[in-house]
Amino acid sequence: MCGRFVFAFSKDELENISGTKRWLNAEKYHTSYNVAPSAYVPIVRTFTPEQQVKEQVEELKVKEEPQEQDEKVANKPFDAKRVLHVMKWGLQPFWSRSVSNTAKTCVNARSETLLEKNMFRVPLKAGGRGVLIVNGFYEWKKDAEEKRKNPYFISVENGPLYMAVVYDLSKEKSSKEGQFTIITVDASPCVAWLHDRMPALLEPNQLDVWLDTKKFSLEEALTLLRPLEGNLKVQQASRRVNSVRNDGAELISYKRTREETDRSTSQSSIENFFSSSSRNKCTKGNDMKE
DNA sequence: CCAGACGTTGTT
DNA sequence: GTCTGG
DNA sequence: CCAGACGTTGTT
DNA sequence: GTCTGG
Repeated sequence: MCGRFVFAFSKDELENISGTKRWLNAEKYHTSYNVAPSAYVPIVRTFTPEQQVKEQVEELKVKEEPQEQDEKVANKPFDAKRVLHVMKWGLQPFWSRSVSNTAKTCVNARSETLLEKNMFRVPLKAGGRGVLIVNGFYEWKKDAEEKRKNPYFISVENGPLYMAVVYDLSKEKSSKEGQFTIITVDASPCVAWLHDRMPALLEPNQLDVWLDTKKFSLEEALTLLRPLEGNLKVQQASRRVNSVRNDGAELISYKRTREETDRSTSQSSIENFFSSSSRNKCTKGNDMKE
């Protein structure tokens, strides 16, 4: 599953990765090494013609920017119709806006049931396919005594992770705020020992199919939602991640205590697991010492 | 027809 | 809004 | 996802 | 136990 992640890209970095310099709701942009549900983060999405009408005011703002933008965007593999739209993590049912909420907001959506569930199918049919670009995400596993929840940070060695999301703008009407939920799939072998589910991660060359809702059908796009086949790096993270009040780059790495460092001459059960079952497919993060 | 639910995760 | 159950 | 709160009355 | 807030 995915209930916490790291988003630490500067606006420049994100613009380079996503291939657009167009923003919506940019004033809510912020970075965090401990992003929790209900936080605002940028989602890459495509303008649909209807949305363009709605968002004309924003369009004008964009055009005031230097022209070199158009040139740069044109050089990217994808078109200039993308936008970095800062939205709230957590999808409220589109039918109950400020009514007595029986249905709760959802931070995850199972890929297998996207079409069965109204809550996700309706926004998807409206073209609500987006991508969340992150540095990595966290998963928790209870320790042997089932007492503590230990966090792990999952990432790839070079480059960001691209999570497939469903977004919904129906609540916003004239406003520019949206909401999104992260799609989940079965866990890749690399992380299956941690959790049975994880976010649906896209390869860079799949982004265009997922994002271009005009060119590529929903049916076609859904075939992309499979466990990632590439290498994922898993490293133990600081338990300070558990509290959403904590933030900082140091959260993604675990610092051993002196006793643990001394004891580490004998392999831990996790290291045993890595050396036996998942061997060459996974990357083990180096634990940092004090 | 109307009434009522509508989600995922993890844990038991 | 839309589907399910009765 | 985890952490932390979880209530009403009456008084200031 | 369950809901809310972050």
